[in-house]
Amino acid sequence: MSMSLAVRDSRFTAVQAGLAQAPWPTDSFPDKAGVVAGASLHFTPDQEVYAEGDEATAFYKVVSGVVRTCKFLSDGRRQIDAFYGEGEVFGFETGREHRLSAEAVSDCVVVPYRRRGFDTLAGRDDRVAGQLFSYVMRCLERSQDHSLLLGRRSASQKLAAFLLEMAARRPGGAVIELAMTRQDIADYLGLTIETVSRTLSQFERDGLITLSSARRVGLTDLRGLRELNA
Amino acid sequence: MSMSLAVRDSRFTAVQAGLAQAPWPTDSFPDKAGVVAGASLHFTPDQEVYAEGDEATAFYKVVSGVVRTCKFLSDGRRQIDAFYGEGEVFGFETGREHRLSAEAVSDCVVVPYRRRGFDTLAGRDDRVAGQLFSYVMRCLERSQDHSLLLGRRSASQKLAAFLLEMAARRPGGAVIELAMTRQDIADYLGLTIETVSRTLSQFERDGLITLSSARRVGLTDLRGLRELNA
DNA sequence: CGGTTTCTTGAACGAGGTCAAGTTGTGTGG
DNA sequence: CCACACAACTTGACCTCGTTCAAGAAACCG
Repeated sequence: MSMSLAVRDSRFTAVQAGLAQAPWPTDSFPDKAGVVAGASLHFTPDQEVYAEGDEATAFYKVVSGVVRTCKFLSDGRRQIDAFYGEGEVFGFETGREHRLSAEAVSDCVVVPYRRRGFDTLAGRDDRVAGQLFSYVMRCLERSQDHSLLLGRRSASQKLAAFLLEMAARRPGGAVIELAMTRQDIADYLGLTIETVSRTLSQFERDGLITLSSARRVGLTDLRGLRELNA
Repeated sequence: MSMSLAVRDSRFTAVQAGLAQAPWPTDSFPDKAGVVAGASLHFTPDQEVYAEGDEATAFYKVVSGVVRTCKFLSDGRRQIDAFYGEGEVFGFETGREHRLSAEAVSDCVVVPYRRRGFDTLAGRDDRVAGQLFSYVMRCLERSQDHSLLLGRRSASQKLAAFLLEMAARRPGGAVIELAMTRQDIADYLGLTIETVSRTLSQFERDGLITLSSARRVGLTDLRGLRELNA
């Protein structure tokens, strides 16, 4: 027990640092009730955290950088389900296997939490159950919003929503630094890389944004971007 | 630490009971452990169970019939998030309000389970936490699948997936009775009613399905339908 | 530097949307 | 039982938005 306390404490410090501006609770999971934190892991861009079909032995919290979860279609195309930034948690499964792949978008550090079954976990500690529940609900809300976005919106509506989503997560003001490529954005929004590029260029011509470089986007007219999705 | 956060976030773990048999038990929630089952409610087609923005005082289990959850866009169009059939649970929220509307597709009966305040952790049934968790995870998985479907698939792939999804839920064999209109299907798949109709007609011409009436679909060639999504 | 990857832009094409007309099905009242 | 009205569905013709194909510009890096 003293062993696990030591592990927990060192990990807590590491995680805490990366959680300073997370939009949700910043405490980590206690080292009990079916969750055991492993050492933090580092991944380089495009490196795989786990693949679709891998045994789901853990879920993960992002300490720094950005991770994407995605699925590959038989024709080689890719659909990105979600991006996870600092402080966010991904990789929950009820089944034995991961249903999606997870890959690093940028250089990033994640902490794995080995599971011993959610039933054990939920039954043993209120705080863990509540935390985990809240993370899953967050995922659910985002997934539902994503479905709505993909269903009935034009390319420019999708891109406006994407930019506003990214801006909301990094409350750094009106300039956002995109961690992902145009291809990532396209695969997230169900568009092609060309349409993403063209639409962003059009936004700049319309005075909605400023592209100081391909990845650095200034949101010049937040109101205008919001109005696109009415 | 953040006990209060955990308590706040675990409202729903406190608000459930008696879902003994995963994944979709048909027994009702016992009236204990923070859940109060109301009298079952009847709704006629297109009637509203709750609207987007309504206070989320309860979640619901479908006893019979089919319910849809959806969102309306400013231009009057509609995106359907999910269909819920017998034994399925919908309407969880972590926030104060419902983020989507819920409406009856067919004549249906649902049972509401009222949420209590934040102070009901006492008297909680541990065994039950995993059950609610499993319902929410089920919603999450379906929402993720829905996103993948909407993102990068053609009209015929969407419709093939839709038919197979409906068939999987009503294990009645190779003939399914659709509860929903073409408009519902279109709004679920992000297509127009005309494209849905045209595509189904084409499926019939190709010998994939048999349309004995508009709502009654025989899945003649399951293999062929599956191959559409490779 | 030169090679590679990422991003942008243009031109032509096509899947699905839009508009419009016609058909089927269903409930109602005579 | 039929006639009518109305909603749901189907089908056709045309058009648009986003894709595809192709080429070039810009950023990145050994």
